[in-house]
Amino acid sequence: MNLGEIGRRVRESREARGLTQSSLAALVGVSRSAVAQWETGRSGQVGANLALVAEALGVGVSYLLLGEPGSPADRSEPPQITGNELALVRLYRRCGPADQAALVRLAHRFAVGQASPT
Amino acid sequence: MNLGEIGRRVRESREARGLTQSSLAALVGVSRSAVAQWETGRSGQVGANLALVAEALGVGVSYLLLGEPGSPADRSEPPQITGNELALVRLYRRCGPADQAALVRLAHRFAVGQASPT
DNA sequence: ATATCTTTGTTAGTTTTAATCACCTATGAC
DNA sequence: GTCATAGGTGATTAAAACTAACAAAGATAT
Repeated sequence: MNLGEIGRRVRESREARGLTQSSLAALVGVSRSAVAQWETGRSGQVGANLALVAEALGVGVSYLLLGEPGSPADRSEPPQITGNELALVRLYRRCGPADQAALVRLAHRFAVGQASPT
Repeated sequence: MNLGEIGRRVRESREARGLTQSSLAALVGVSRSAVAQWETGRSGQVGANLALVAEALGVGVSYLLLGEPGSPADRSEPPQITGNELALVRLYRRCGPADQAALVRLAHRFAVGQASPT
């Protein structure tokens, strides 16, 4: 995520829309100097205005950030384990290999004993 | 792009990886308080550390920002837990509450036995 | 040719804000 | 009870992002 690239894409998108720095600044609600600094890379990042800039330019936030075209809106699967499971994994990580194996074997015995659903 | 949502996803991703605020802070190179403030929404944004946070958590920048997986490159992520740990968690999930508690207690006993007193 | 208007780049100064430090609470182990 | 770990929050500090002002290049008209 090169930050200089973001400014370049802001400029390209702005010019493709036929906007001046002033008009984009008005749409976003910042000064024209701010837009100029985004585009010339003097500001490290567009920051909190990123969403507003993307909307004003008619592009996706992902495009400005990463250069990839708009993302298909399929949901990802973020969290996998819950708090209890997290605690177990933390303990597991502190065990030696033999103890880890013993834990897995015991868990397996317990699980099998619980009449596993298919 | 609700900024409070970003903190929520940082927390979920962090816990899914089994990291504490301290360990994530160390990975990113900031103080633990900074991580706490991201997650509680006290800081409006993660800002320039966004890319580092995403990398440390093994998720995409787009996911942290938008809750969507974003570009395909974002999806080439390392697994959040290792294969052995995942297997243990799966077995754990098939155990009854008493057996789950027994597993945790045993894991703790093992972990303590392995503990390196700092 | 020069005056003027438009657009953009850049520097200096101000303000916002994110990070750090410190202290606090809650929880669990011993 | 103490001790250790994990996390939340107020106050201070340092680093930004923003604004304002000035400068330069290009076009157009007179």
